[in-house]
Amino acid sequence: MSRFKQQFDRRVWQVVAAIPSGRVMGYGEVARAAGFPRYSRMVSGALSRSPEPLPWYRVVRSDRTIAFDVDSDAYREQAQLLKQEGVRFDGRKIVDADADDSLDRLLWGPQD
DNA sequence: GGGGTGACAATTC
DNA sequence: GGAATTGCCACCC
Repeated sequence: MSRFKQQFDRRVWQVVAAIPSGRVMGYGEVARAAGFPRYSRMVSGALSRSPEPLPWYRVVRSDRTIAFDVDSDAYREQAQLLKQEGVRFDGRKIVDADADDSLDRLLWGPQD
């Protein structure tokens, strides 16, 4: 295992483990918070390699959608875990806890 | 070393 | 909002 991966993984796990319940972070945000800007694409690998359970499902795309195919089991699993924590969805898009979504709902309408 | 591959991101149209 | 494009960088043939 390369030294880089060891250090990178540890920092990423640390960041992801610190995401509070009911909140989400983007892959890029996690990478930045871990001290590795521009390593968004490496984050998924770090999550997969975690030796113990992490709230991996609290990591989503920068556009606040789930990274898996909408038809996949993984997608449904992640969505369910998030809803379980009180995360609200506007269609496939996650509504941030502190965000005011009234405008979007007026413009696009409920997507459920 | 070369080329393809991502649980991505930012920009553009 | 969506689709296409480009940048990104460790990893694995």
